[in-house]
Amino acid sequence: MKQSKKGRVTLQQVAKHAGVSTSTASLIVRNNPRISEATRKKVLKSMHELGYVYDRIAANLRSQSSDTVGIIITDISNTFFSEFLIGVHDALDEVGYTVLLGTTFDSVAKQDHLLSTMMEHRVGGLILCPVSESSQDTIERLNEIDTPMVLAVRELPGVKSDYVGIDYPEGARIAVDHLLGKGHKRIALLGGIKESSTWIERMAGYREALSRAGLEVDESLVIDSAPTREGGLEAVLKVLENPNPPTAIFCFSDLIAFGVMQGLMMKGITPGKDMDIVGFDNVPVAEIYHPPLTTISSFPRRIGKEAANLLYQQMEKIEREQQRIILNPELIIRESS
Amino acid sequence: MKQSKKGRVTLQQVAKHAGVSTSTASLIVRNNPRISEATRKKVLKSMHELGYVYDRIAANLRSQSSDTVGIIITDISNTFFSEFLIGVHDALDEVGYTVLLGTTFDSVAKQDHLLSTMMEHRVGGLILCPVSESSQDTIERLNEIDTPMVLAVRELPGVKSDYVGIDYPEGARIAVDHLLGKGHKRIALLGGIKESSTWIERMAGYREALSRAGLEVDESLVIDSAPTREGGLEAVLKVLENPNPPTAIFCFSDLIAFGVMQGLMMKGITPGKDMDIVGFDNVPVAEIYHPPLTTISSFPRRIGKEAANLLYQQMEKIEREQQRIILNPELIIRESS
DNA sequence: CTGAAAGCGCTTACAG
DNA sequence: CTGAAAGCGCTTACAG
Repeated sequence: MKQSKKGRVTLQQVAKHAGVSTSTASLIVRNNPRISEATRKKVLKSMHELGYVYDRIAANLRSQSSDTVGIIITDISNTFFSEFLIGVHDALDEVGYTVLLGTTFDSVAKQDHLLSTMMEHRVGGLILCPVSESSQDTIERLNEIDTPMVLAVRELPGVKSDYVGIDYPEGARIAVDHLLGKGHKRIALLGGIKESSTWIERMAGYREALSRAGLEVDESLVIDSAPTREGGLEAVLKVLENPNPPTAIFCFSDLIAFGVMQGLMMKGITPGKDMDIVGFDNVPVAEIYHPPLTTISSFPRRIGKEAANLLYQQMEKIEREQQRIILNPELIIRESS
Repeated sequence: MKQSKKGRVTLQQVAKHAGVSTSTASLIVRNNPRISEATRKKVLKSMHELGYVYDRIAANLRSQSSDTVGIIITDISNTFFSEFLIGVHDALDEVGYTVLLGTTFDSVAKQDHLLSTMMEHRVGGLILCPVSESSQDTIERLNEIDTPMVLAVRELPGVKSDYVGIDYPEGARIAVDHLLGKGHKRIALLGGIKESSTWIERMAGYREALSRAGLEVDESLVIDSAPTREGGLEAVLKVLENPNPPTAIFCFSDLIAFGVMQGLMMKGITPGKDMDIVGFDNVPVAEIYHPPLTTISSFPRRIGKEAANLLYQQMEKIEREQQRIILNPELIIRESS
């Protein structure tokens, strides 16, 4: 697990070679302006000749600082998180931080381990997208960490820290409002696991949008399923057996929506024409699907950017209250409704 | 750009608290077995009480070693790379390395900068997916780096290092063979930028498969385009104007294939029935598209895994020849042909 | 099995 | 503007 390095050229050697003191050389690598142009050039030349590479690790150790930030996400293969990562990177690159990345695959054990690793690596800050069932232990532990930290995507009750997330109920609300606006009265909610917080929040928005329109939830139009395309397919087949079937469908996710549309086509029903569909997530394919899917975007890239900004403020000790940023999702209208 | 940390508990303090010497404490954190169970427990208890966090940075500095590896990719949002990353992570997590991640967005300048950053951070090893037009400078520089390194996905002429990549011509060959096997004689090659190495390699495979079958390339069936869905749409529309149109289409990528299929449907031609289609990449959507797309998979996850393994061998100084692993792509048959 | 001392490559005061 | 010395938090020989 270790790899040793052979003789690295040190700042001292550079200083000696250039005929200056180590302190002078140190000031030069740190771009301190109070060094004469002449000596600076001389030293730079020596560095080049000797093939000197600055040792940030040693520098950080001595100066008790860090220029790395740790990012812990649950799944890289999920488009949402890769977009999130891009947002974080964009913001962080600008200010010169280096990213230490960890993936938990939604395992508490991995998350605990990564937390330790990051702390042991003296990260200057941490952005954590918690696993779905973080333990009470983890929560206590997070509160003990005195490194700047921001939670993203999933909030952890009891953890005192900045948070950036999305208003899922609002997303569901605007999706259903859109369908309501098209004159639909029987709108199904298809797919997703009823126990998950994400489902519960969508359900809340769905219920609220209907109730505002003076409509009641018809439980026979709410069918849960695995959060997959197959799940969507099964759910739509089931709802179509309803003696009084829906005229529009709000899907738990885009993936579900793809399955739903497949099921509709199998039954000779054309999505976007015979049946209005809204998805959730705005995965990149939603746009190129056939038909292009109307859906809710939660702007993962922006979440990443905001999280990075909050972290940056903490790391630079910019004084402010603890923040909680909840982004509003947006409806992206395409051809499926 | 820096963040200072307040009083960290040190090993020395732990040792003092536990009433042992620092060396003993050091041996304990490194799980050295020649410490008595009794003192180990005592020290562990002190560590817990004081809230000690091991400082890997300091340890690495002193022992002249590193437990981090740098990974430089060109684009996180590209599924290929996120899958690649998963492969790398999987292999590396097992052996306890921590990942430093950088994204170049295909910019030489960013790549150069990241290379510096990683070296300055004393990474123990480096996996590099080079940008498409690395300069001669970069190549020389890479040859000067004495840190373990493996190149992945794109080979760099003149760089002496392990390499893991894919046999693109072979991928094109099996795609075209598949179509040939279904009795097609007029097979189009649609989409992609003619100047790119990826296109040239696909073209080579296409040409070879046809020539083996005793067929010549009909240039009017080879239409390039932007590597997007729109590009595929334009290309197929163009090829359909051919007085002697193709009966099957090999697409530069899955994205192109989606555009092609869209174009076909616009013309009332059903992909998989009236026209056989093969894509390239096997992006996750290929499977759930309508119709599910027959395509070529290049197993990005496996490439990542192999790259990590090669790097690991170098880092552990396992003696062997320089390696060049070229993975064979595979045909994934679904409904589009 | 344990202890005292030196050193990894930097930066930090502090004198000059 | 430059130099000599101490120290960041560890590990590494080397004695005991």
